[in-house]
Amino acid sequence: MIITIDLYNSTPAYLQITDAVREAIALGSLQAGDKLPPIRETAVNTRVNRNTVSRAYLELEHQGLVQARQGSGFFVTEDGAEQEKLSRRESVKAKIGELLAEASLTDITAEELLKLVENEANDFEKEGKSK
Amino acid sequence: MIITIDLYNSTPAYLQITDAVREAIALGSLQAGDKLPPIRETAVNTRVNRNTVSRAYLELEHQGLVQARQGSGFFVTEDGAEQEKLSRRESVKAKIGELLAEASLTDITAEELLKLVENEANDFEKEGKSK
DNA sequence: TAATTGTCCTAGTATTACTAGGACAATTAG
DNA sequence: CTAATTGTCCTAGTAATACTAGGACAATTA
Repeated sequence: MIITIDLYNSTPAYLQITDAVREAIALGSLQAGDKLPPIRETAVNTRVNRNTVSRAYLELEHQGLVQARQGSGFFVTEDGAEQEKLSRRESVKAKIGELLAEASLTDITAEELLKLVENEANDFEKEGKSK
Repeated sequence: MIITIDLYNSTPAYLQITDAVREAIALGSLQAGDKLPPIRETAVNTRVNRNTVSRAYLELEHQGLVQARQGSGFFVTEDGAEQEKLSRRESVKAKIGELLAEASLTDITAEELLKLVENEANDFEKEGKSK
């Protein structure tokens, strides 16, 4: 696995790195016990400082997705995929909350909102996932 | 109308101010032609510098919600409420996009997502809107 | 004319997200 | 055992953002 980031994206580098790893775990390309690319290697590939990568990995460790082993590397934990799903489910719920808060200040009705979600979901099936 | 902000909220002061005004316009407590509280007054109430308020108001002007009149004040534009709804509809769509992107990386199915939205919407009717 | 209000400008501060790199410690490969 | 790999800790500096602070001025209103 090679982690890359978009230097022209305003999202902080360390978040792009955590997102890339989280996605890889979610999609199964990184599985329990798998080793992440070493900090220094990712630093070279992403062209950021090794401390930035270090902080990204540390973040993932705090979230329970990976675990550091001195002198050996970072490894996906046994329940890493599960943890990832759980925390992503949480953020889905949070996003629904935000969405409803935003929608409540418009004249969009509950039914209309569901239709909008359905429509966008269809578009997403066609375009988004095929990429 | 008195604009207040939460100093312990990490959201930038200028955004809290624009949000407060946008919400007031959305809810109808500020209507077309109504005058916003003067920059200096809002600065005192929110305990931020007048330049910060100035930038918040300028932001709202760029969005077409309000208009400045030298020596007189900021006034809600004729189509301010409409503009507000339009831009909020846009951000609802954007949030739906984010939501689907997040959901696509979980094992949540389209049907399940709709149910989640429905459930949260019900909770929202009971708690959220009554506040 | 005086007060109110928006506008413009310069200078300084705190926080965040880094860059940069030395020094060291644990582990692994040869 | 040694050397290479890899994570850890630390200090110092930088760029951007979101401010604080306040003087000076211009347009409008009472």
